[in-house]
Amino acid sequence: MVLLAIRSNTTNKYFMESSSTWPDNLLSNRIKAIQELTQGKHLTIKLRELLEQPEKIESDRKSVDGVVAQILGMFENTLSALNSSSNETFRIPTTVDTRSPRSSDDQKSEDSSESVKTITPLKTKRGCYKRRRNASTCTKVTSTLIDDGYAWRKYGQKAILAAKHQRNYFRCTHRFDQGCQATKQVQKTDDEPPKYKTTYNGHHTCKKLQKVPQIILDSPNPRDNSILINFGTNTLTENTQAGPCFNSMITQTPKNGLPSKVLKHDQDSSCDHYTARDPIVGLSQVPSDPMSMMSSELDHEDMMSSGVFSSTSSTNGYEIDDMLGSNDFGDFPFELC
DNA sequence: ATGATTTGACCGCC
DNA sequence: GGCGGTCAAATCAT
Repeated sequence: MVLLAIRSNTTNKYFMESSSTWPDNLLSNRIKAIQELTQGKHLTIKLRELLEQPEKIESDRKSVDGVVAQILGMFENTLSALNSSSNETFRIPTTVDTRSPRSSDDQKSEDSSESVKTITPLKTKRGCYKRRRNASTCTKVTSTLIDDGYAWRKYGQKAILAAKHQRNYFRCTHRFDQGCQATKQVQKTDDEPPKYKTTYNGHHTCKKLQKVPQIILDSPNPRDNSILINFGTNTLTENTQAGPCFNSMITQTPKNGLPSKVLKHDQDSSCDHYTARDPIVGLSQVPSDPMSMMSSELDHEDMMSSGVFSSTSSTNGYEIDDMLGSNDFGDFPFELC
């Protein structure tokens, strides 16, 4: 709690100091931050209620851990929203960024490189970025490609030394228009049969943009007993392995198939950002062979079936299996990534 | 014309 | 210095 209080004060300090001078184009992020902080307040109250019942803490440890995880997620979302400004003047340091200040050697290195290259000062230097360290990550390994419901845009592909297949890099499509900092990496493993390791970095701060993923778990006959997962509800079924990142509901389709047209969801019209070429198109657009979606070795690895999940965080780690059975957080959607 | 993908270059971290 | 993550110009697709 002390840590939470410190982090809360830190966040509010930056928030208060910055808000009075924010330009108009930051208003949406400011509102987003306020929403996150409000949710964080509610969660903190809930946590306090839990802590006031010591006997419940032990018996319902999952709930406590879950609330703590969500509170931390709120802080991260808030900081992401506040940091999403493209104007460095308003950039706010985050508590999760533990990089030490630039050393003299680093500065010298950068200066020396700039002395060689001609870089326009008004334009950010190519490749100049701050690598996010210690940000929350969530890794899952799936046997097939997945559709996680978010709009991803591929920004890189690289051969990894220890891997036979190239790693693909995706960022949220709304990185620039909404400042969503979520990224993911998809790595095809060397296993036989190959699996797909997807690592999510950061939290989505884009709101109401989740496309409702429609997932068919592997079935020998696509017309027979296809299992759909609808991420558009807050319902979790006991047997779902769909993963922690989504609010899931598994439904069995009729024997006659045609699953994607059967599903209903609460998706709003804001999902029109999905295009036919988007890596995470709805299942109805997905070829029967997921691999055929790839334009190169591994391009569109967003289909998902049952998988193994693990998550890490700079401040909190938890097991998926534990979380799946305890979705008791009131009005707040269940979310790990 | 617009937006997504590809791919070589660049930079931070170990 | 090498590896991995990101950038951004070129290219492709719609």
